[in-house]
Amino acid sequence: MQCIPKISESEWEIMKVIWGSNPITAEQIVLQLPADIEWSDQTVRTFINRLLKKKAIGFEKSGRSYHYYPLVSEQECVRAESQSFLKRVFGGAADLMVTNFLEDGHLSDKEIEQLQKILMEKQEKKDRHPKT
Amino acid sequence: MQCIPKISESEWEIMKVIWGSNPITAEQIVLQLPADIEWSDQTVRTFINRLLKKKAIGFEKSGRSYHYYPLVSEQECVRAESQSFLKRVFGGAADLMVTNFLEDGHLSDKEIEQLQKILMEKQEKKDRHPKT
DNA sequence: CTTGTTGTATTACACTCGTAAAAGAAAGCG
DNA sequence: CGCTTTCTTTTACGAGTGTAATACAACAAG
Repeated sequence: MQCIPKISESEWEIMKVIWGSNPITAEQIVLQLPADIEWSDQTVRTFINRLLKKKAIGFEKSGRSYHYYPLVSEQECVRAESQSFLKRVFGGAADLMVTNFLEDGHLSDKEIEQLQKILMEKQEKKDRHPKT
Repeated sequence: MQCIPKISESEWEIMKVIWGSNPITAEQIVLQLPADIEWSDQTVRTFINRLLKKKAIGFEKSGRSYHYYPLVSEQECVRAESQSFLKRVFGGAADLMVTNFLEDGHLSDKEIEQLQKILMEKQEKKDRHPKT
């Protein structure tokens, strides 16, 4: 749980696959990348190596090939990225950010309902622990 | 409204100042940067030049110095960054993202109420235009 | 054991970023 | 008109990225 390494856009794609199922071989990573990504094998291996160097993933030898697994959790990384994004784009104001997403029409009606439910819960929790 | 140039972390700081008040001189930009940023003048000028090259800002000469102004709106840039972030970190699922922010405790009670209000409005709008 | 195959590791190369120093231009000071 | 100050433009340089090609190692097939 040391400090989270900075993961680049392309590296995220690799990490998502590894988080999705691990330990996993390089070959499988290549196979499981989304179809719209068209990287050569070598490119993928390069990213894997960079992730190793950054200690974002680890591996165990198993015969001729390696099995990779994450050293940082998706949670942690998502959080770190979110923080960075929030700071850069919205000066750190989470509500601004959420508002923007709501208003910018990114969300379907269903999603909105879902969110409303979550908000309700939060509100209830608050009502049960009024803090002031 | 051509395609939005990719604006780096540091460049965002500059853009935020320029969006905040423009046209503006390089000197003023330096002055108006948040206090916790400590870049040399030259560094700031470099960023300004890169933004010029990317056509993110323009300028008009005024005597000895230039007055800079944005060529892309904050709206556009925020949207582009948000899309990119969303895609990278949440695979494009906006609701996941918002949920994450809600649950990760980034928001104060007040902010939550605010959001709830916005959601209500959206809901109402939906009820008035049921689409299926 | 020589050869191919299949994995990993090393090297490459152009571009962006963070961070400036250096050089050139214009304008006021004497 | 030279010199200093103040802007802008050019150049620098190491680290990180996207995108691979190439080299090296280990094992399977003859």
